[in-house]
Amino acid sequence: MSTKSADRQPTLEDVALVAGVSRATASRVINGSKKVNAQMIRKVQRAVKTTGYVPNTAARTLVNGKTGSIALVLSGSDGSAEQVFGDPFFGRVAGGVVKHLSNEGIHPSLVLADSDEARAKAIAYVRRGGADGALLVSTHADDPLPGLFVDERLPAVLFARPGRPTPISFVDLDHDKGAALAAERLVARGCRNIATISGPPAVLAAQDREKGFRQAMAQHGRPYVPVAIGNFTRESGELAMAQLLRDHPTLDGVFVANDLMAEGALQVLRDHGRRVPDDVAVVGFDDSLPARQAEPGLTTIAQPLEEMSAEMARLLLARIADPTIQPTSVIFSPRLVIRESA
Amino acid sequence: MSTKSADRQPTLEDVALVAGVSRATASRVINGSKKVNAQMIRKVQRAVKTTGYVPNTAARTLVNGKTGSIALVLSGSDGSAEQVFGDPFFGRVAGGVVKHLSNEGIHPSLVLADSDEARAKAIAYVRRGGADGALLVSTHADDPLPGLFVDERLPAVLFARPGRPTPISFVDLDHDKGAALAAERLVARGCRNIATISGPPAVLAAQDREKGFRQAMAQHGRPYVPVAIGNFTRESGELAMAQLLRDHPTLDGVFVANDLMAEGALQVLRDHGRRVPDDVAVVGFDDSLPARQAEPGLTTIAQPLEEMSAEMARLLLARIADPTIQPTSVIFSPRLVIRESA
DNA sequence: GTGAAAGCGCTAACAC
DNA sequence: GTGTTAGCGCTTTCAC
Repeated sequence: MSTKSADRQPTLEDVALVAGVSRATASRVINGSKKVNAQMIRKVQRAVKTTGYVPNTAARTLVNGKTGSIALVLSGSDGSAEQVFGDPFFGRVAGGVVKHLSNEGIHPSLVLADSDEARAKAIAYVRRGGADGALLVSTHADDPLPGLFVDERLPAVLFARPGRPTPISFVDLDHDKGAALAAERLVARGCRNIATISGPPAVLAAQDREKGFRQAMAQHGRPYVPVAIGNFTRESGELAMAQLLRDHPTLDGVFVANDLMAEGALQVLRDHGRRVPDDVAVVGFDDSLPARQAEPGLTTIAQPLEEMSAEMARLLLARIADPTIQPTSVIFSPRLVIRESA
Repeated sequence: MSTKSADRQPTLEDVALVAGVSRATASRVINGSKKVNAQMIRKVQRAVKTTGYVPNTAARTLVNGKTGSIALVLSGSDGSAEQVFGDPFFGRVAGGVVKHLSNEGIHPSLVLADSDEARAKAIAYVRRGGADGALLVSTHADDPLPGLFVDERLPAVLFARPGRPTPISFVDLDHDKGAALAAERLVARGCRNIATISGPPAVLAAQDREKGFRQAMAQHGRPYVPVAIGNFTRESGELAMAQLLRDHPTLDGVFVANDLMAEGALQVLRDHGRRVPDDVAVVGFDDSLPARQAEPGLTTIAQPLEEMSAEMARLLLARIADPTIQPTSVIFSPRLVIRESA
């Protein structure tokens, strides 16, 4: 199919030779400089085609100091690396990022930072020119990674606000509002005894959702909201639901802080013979793919994860292009998705 | 925290200066050359520490022609890029690859190749030095990408055997054996009327599973196996199961070519009042995470995806290190995982 | 064992 | 407009 003469990749020198111009002119044409004679442009373009020339990234990077690539850093607390992609939340975020950057011709490199050592290596990776900057997806409030990037003055943008006040850009969801949406739905349904299954306290989003839910409930004259704590896994949702059912048998509505736990809750309710939503109404959070197919369909709070991911990428690209711009944050609004469960 | 003097990254020159040696010696120490005086080693190491030196990847790449990074190319047929990570199969493969390579200090870049244009760009990406080689995860038998990589003499390894005979390394599962395992289970349970829900004909794995299932059934004296065709999504599994139930009401056992479809099948069976496994036994394929939590627990054929991914990475690394080695294939064995559904 | 110097392929002044 | 040239930071002969 392809008929390369030499075995090495053609260089700019080869192109210039074939086109009968200087390397500089060839370079100008290839980089779309305005100030080139139309005829030479054609000559060079033809030469590029015949030689099959592709500019060498390393050489470019070396001279202009930009790699043109970015890192997608997944910073988990434990070593649960494999499951990251199994998690529908990470899956959607990663997918959104990859999709958006593909359009820009950028292929993010995946970096797992699930230990102090891995975090140090992630920093070194960017420093040595592995990427111009990083997209940080970490949920733990005490994750030291954002601080490390700021300390090193490396461009980075977070998904979810940082645990400590840190001069860094981020995108986030208005979790309070999402929780309020859930509260209103449950109250409007006529639920009298409403509880919540919360996420791990170390995760800011979980804190926000629980706090927001309590506030909204208080505004509806319900100052007391029983809570069971899970860790965002399906199993923990089962456990929490079982506990709630034991401690509060008259329960008739529950807000679960993510869909995975909600699935577990749904199953426990079914096992205990409670009909959903007639006996107990359930509202989840995320609008994850599996949740859409749950039985019964899960009423939930949707986050525009793909949009958020795209915006995160945009913020980083802007920061890389102009290192002087100030940190900004973009907060997205959640949306109530009504299905059968509430 | 960090107290960098200049704002630019320290270079080898800086290290050499601080250590009081030449660049060459500093380079030798940093690259672990044997032939260096122990004392200079110490001096250089100290200088590295005080300067906070990190070798520049682009410069290294430029001189030795290796980027030290690899591409993970996901080659879908349609433009369904975002869902890639939502799919538990891709999720596990991607996770396995990332996990394995992280240990080697390599962070794969994710490349979506879901159109002819995207495929051409993927090739160009590797050619320009974006990566030393590619891990190709594509399931469609007619995917042109493997051929393109071979034509360009770019190192690549496939997940799943190529559709056309192609001189390229790959890892794969013994799908025949997996299907036979399923057949035996169903027969051993005493099922009399056994059907199968197959995957898309364009996917080799789907072909293999159906063919293998028929063969195994024939060996058990069951030459006739009704089939309904799905496309590996949950919805298509529902449709296929409904059709099977309509056309073969006496059905009492079904082999479903992947877990996602099996989930859909399970739900349709429940909706139709068929008890699983008493009325209809179901065997899936994949042992995906969601399937493990299905209700009832899904009996399925497990693939060691993480091991397969790791082996795929190993093969590529070996090929990059020595371009002369011949293509090899590594076939993994599936395993029957018994839960409640069969 | 150690240093000097030549490039790897490219871009960007700088002259013309 | 176009060509010449000096590096970008590193590894690696090649002398010493």
